[in-house]
Amino acid sequence: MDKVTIADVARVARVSPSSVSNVLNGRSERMKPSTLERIQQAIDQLGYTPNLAARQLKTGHAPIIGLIVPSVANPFYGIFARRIEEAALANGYQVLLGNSDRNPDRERQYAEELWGYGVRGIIFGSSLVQFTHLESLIAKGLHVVAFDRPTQQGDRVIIDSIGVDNVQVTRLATKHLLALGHRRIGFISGPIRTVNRLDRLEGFRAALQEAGVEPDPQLVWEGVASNFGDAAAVDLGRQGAHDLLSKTHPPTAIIAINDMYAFGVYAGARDLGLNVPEDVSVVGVDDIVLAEVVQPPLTTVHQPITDITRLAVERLVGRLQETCTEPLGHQVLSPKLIVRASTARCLQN
Amino acid sequence: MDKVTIADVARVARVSPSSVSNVLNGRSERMKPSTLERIQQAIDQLGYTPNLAARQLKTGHAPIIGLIVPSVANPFYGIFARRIEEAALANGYQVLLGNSDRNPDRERQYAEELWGYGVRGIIFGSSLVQFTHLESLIAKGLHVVAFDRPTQQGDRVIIDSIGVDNVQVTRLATKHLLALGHRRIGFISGPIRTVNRLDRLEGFRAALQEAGVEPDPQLVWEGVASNFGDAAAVDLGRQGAHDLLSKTHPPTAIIAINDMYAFGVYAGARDLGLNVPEDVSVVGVDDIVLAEVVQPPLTTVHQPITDITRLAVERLVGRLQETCTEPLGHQVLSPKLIVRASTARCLQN
DNA sequence: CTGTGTTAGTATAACGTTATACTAAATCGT
DNA sequence: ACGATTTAGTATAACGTTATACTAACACAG
Repeated sequence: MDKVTIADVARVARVSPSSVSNVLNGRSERMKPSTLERIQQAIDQLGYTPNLAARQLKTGHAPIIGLIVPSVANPFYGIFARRIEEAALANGYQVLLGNSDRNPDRERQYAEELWGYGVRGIIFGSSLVQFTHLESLIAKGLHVVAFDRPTQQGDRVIIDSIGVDNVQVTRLATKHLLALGHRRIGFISGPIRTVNRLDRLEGFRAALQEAGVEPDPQLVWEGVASNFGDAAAVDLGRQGAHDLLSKTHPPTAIIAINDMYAFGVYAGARDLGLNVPEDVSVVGVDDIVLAEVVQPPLTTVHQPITDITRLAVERLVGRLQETCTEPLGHQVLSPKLIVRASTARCLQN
Repeated sequence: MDKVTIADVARVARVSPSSVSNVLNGRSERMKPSTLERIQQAIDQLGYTPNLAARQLKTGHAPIIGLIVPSVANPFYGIFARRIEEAALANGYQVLLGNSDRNPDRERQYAEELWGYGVRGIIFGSSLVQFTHLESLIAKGLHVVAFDRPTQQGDRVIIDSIGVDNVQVTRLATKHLLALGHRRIGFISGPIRTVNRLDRLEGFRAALQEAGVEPDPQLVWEGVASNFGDAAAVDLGRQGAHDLLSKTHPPTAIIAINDMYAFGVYAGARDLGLNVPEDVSVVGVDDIVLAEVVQPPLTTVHQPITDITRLAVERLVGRLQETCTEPLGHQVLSPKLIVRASTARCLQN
């Protein structure tokens, strides 16, 4: 009742294991239809499923893409993972998922584990500034596609990457707020250790300076979290809002590093008896499904997640099958500001 | 630059592959410390990582737990998956995740694929009423732990299961609304094809009848979805709210099958110019992180997700390692009503 | 100096699959 | 009727690991 092997199938179908293997791998053109049918029947009758470990050992690779995200408990990465899986399936690959909490050690550990399973391609859902922890694996032949990680100064290895222009993301958000008359704008984020967060902070500052507003370092709030990407996002946003909005000169608008933080800012403002957007405008980033549903509907910067995930998988599969000849590098997409009801004209001047 | 095998390590350390294997598997008691050290050094020097496929082929099993959920894009399953992974890691297992959209064919397909990888235990995050599609795999020796699936009438196979008492879940919600004076209570759900949804509907009806209120079938709204568990949840909740609340005799309160649906109900009510809870009370199920953060904070029935996932993994690991001697069956936990601000006394009598 | 025991390993045979190179039988052109 | 070609498969040797059973070398008691 335990394991049915290719040899069992061969015996029942009265052929050699080779023939069964040929059928399994679609090399059945030069085979009598009757034989093919016998083999098919034997497979069904015995309920045979190939041992993938053996197959993989023999062929040297697994039709699996690794996916490492900070935490699938964050709805953004939930939908991200879902779309990656869809695209992978469409290309004949399965997805093996790991949560890293943005911890380089866990990333490396996972990557090595995946490598051991014959996985030769990994997609990273969040990209630390440093990736020296992956260099040795890349040198061995691991293919990597990162989300949001254009080449950085000092990189010794170049990798494929896809994402929106994150400087542009916050530039859009900031300009929108400036146009509404806001001058004191807060910026709330978790630990700024990833390239996209760095870029978003930069875009925020750049847009202010271009408008002749000197950025106030007091208004940039960087949370410290032990467990990133999780429920923590909402809590951090809330905490940041408490801190920023109870200052003597509080900001009149807040840009949150992503929508979950923005929801936290909503809660934090409410805790202080402030209304969004009358007392404080809020902008998020990502445009997750709930952004449109919360009250007030959230003004946010949309990421074309379906395009990003599709391109990421296609690029990775192209590398794995050596059909992609593009040089390694970053593909950039455009973010889009979605104005809803969480931002309003600044009244307190 | 490609593959380093155990033989390479053995050569460098001037021992046999067997000895290296012994070290890898912790059987190094009877080995000279100097030899052990040589082997360790060779491993580090060559950057050797064992080929898990080969190991698995040899040992016959993989230290992997399969996890099949409807869709990790649903925040509830996101956090569910995260907690399962944590518990699995603590027990020395990795998690391989698949999204099934509650489609039996995809469930079976995934389960077979996992079986092929040597996975001998799978956790199901959602449990269809029928599970004949898994019987043959269970007969082969697959261990299954289901979330929310006590044995049903007509089951030919008994499986392990863990979850809250779902009849109780909606009973709590309904009693709460009845106590607030509501008599016309709506029930909004997606396709009722899982045991927990069936149970929740039953609890709802039972509580009404116990209170002497005849359930009105018109107030039970069952959505049809092509892509479950996804963004669809919010949309369905919204659509259900539109339908129910624009009736000539609309309900004064609505129970949503889960929190995402409840958020959709918020949006649907707002679309019609109605306020929660003044015009309509709303209760959800799950108590996801956002339930506390949305406006108004959602009254919902809490599921002890961390306990559930921990118990599920422990039970599965117990089966896999044959250390668990409990008979197969259902472990039941208690749901808890969390009253927040989305429910209020019924004014329209 | 024999026999027993211990130490520190090693040889061997799988695990289930697949790609390559082979072959036996049938068909075909002339 | 003969060699050449095609058809329909098959034998074989890995892939990298591990568990079992083995052994060589040495120590030591009597």
